[in-house]
Amino acid sequence: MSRLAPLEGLPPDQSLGFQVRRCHRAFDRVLNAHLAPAGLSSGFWYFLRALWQENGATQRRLAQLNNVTEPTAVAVLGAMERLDLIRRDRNRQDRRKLNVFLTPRGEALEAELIPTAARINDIAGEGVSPADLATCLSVLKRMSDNLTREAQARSPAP
Amino acid sequence: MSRLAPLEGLPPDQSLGFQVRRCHRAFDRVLNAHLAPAGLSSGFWYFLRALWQENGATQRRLAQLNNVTEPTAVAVLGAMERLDLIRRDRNRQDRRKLNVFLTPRGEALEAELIPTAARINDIAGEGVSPADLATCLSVLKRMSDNLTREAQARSPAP
DNA sequence: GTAAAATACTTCGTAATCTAAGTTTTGCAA
DNA sequence: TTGCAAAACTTAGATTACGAAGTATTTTAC
Repeated sequence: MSRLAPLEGLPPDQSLGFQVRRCHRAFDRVLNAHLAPAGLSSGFWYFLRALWQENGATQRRLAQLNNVTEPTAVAVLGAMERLDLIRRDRNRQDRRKLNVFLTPRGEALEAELIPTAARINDIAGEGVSPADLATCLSVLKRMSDNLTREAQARSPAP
Repeated sequence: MSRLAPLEGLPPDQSLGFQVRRCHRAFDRVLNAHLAPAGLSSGFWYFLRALWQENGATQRRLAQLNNVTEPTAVAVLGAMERLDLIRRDRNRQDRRKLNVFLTPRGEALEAELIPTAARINDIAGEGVSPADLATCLSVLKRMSDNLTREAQARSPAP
């Protein structure tokens, strides 16, 4: 009898990790391509959206909404401030905090960019039934939660 | 009558792009956490897997299997060569090409890492029915294809 | 048989991300 | 009240990714 090589049990086509990564890269490329004409990059998008929801949020809060770490938030928000999309105000009550506010320029982008994002989601979902899209969305959320729990279990808070 | 703010039509929780990105970050974090003890990082994983499938493939071929561009492949394969996981041989028939081969060290990792990757996929899929996982997988593939087609339409080959 | 085009890889500059370690400010407890 | 721990942000350095432009080699067209 033949022994199967290890990889035969995990073809990339059927690996969730592989397909999620591939899909993420595809989304990111298209998003960048749509934003580039406006002089923006995909990194800004996620923070802008968070600010359209919660203008004045702290950097830490924005990082959480965005599923990135704080150094990432510092880097991206710094670039956004230099481009006059946001400003950062030291909080009077708690001087450790920085509240982040949209500038008029940052606010104005909402009307322009939301339709772009909706369009990209539409392109992605072409030819897929609403029921299957809903299933995919809920499985993605569940997987994110499962993996986040695992990551926390491996590096427990002190 | 009240006008809805633009964002209300696109809550992050229901945005495919947002959830795919969130899930990708979660996978990547857990994969890195599992590989770090062996002195490896997630970037190596994808190229190792491609080489377990097609040892001796060219750099371009590996980039395609991996859904990354060639400069990315150059950077990661350079790091892998310095760590003695692969070697790169100039092709005799066509001297533009470099064939990439696993070293014994690179080969040996297969038996160790495939179970790790399978385990991570298992953790991700906990509590999700096989049918829903299959649906998610097929929707992800379809979305990747849709978006890739869109990206190519926007930057057509000359 | 040479000139132009295509192919395969590399270099360069930049973006977005991470971990680890550092600073400042606040809050709590002895 | 003083001192120590936690919180919020920053810095430093590495990784993974991109596009644009460069080099070497091969193929195609005339």
